[in-house]
Amino acid sequence: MRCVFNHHFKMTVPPMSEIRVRFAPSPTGYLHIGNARSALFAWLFARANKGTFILRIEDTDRKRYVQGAEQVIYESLRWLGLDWDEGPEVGGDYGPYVQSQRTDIYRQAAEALIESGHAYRCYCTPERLAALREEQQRRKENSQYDRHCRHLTEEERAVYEQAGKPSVVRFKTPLEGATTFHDYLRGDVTFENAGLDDLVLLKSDGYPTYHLANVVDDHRMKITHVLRADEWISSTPRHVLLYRAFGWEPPKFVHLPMILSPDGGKLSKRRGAVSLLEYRDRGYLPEAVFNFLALLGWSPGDDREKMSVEEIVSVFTLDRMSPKGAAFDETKLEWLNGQYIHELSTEDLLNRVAPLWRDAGFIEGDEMGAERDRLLSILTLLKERARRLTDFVEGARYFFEDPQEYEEKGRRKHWKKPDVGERLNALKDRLETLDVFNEEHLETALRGLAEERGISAAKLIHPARLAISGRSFGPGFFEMMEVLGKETVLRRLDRAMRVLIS
RNA sequence: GGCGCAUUCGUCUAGUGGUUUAGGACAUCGGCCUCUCACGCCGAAAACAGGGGUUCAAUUCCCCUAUGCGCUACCA
Repeated sequence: MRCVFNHHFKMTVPPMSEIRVRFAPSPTGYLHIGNARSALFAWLFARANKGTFILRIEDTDRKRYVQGAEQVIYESLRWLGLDWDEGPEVGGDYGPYVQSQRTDIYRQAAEALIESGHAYRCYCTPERLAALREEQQRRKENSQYDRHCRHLTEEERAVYEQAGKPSVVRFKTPLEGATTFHDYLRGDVTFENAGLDDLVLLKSDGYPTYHLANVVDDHRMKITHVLRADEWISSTPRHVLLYRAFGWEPPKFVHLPMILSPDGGKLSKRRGAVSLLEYRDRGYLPEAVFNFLALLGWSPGDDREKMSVEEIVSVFTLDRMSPKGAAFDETKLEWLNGQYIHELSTEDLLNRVAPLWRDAGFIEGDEMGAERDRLLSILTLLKERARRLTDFVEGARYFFEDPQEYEEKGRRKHWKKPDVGERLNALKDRLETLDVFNEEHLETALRGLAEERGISAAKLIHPARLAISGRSFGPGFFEMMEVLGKETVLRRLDRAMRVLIS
């Protein structure tokens, strides 16, 4: 479609924006909520600026690689609604977009740096490095590589090479001076070069480290803005140094604040950090999660809380991002999710709840016709008190099954008076006479009965609700009975009375 | 330990050198509605980390301290 458009209006089409941003996760497991939020902001920045959003898989750590993790990443992003313009499964002009398929590129880049005198081979064994670190820590010195191999003579180097000693490629970090970079949210950040290590660029297994791969790829993929979590701030001066060594212009850096656990600490598996898809499984809607995540660190500048994706895209700017880490408060997400559920059409809601009801054994196959109408009625009754899709499972159980037990609290409160059985029986007799079993007639009948007996309607409603649903709370009593139907209501009243006697 | 980043109600945040008795939302508490539970509505309580400066004036600018977080790997 874009081609057709360009063909006919070639001269009037505004030039494509230069903005290119990427999300570059590692396939080391599920996509957790913090990464998802970084992806979301990168995506928002791209979409808000008519730029290009690129997905790149950074699978250069073979030890931590988890089989199938890429698929989980794709599924997670798609669930949240973050589509990518270039990357795995969609292609693009700067591929491949999986780093393990680009090892030649990194190797050549590392070689070039050695050639130009910006990097060197290091033959130190992991054991030597570990011992060095230990010694430095014992002496309370800063642990840093001692640059042993940086000073090797040609002869020593030749000996190692001839012996086939494994090596890594290290960057020759300048020994003096300082490196400053501009962070979009924090301004200039400066690091003393002396505090930086001679970082490893190429590992002995031939794979690049993040530092090399990320710089090389961001340059080759023409990334204009690097949006990533602020845990990368201290690595950024090294990256800037690398760009300079290559003679490349660095991109703009935007370090996004991180998500904290509710108690303020780092989000970890133990403290509420769960995968994005787990939120899906716990009954959250993608639009609610999107909205919530966007408001964690960004605000529209006014009092809006519930905002659609389109709305957010239309007003999103980096300037309104906060540099401060934010605690993930699920209570508010739950509230927001409830807002979305309440506004969903019942039809839409049914499509989302049906799979859960199928799993629970409430329904089978695709429910159509009259049965579908009944399901929609049930949802109408439950909708406004639901906050998560999963609330529709236990909350709806008694619409599909007769209650097997009666809530203890309700029994104590509504069933303890000696005349309860008699009241229920009178109600049952009255309801039996109804030809039209709808909300209006039910209410008239019950209130009429209450008046005749000189008791409040509540004296009938509460015990009967417990008898019919097994619960002391729920939707309006009369509408609930209408949806349940005469036969079911009478049967359940009977059963409850038998339980009362025993 | 070193280096770096951050710091407004419990939480997410708005805000400006004087217009602020610092605004909104969630949560909390109280009330209304009501057949219960929710929803909704009304109301309450709740914050500029501390100390120095700069200034006629600082929550807003600077410095220090404290606290939190991050990095300090042949992990990303």
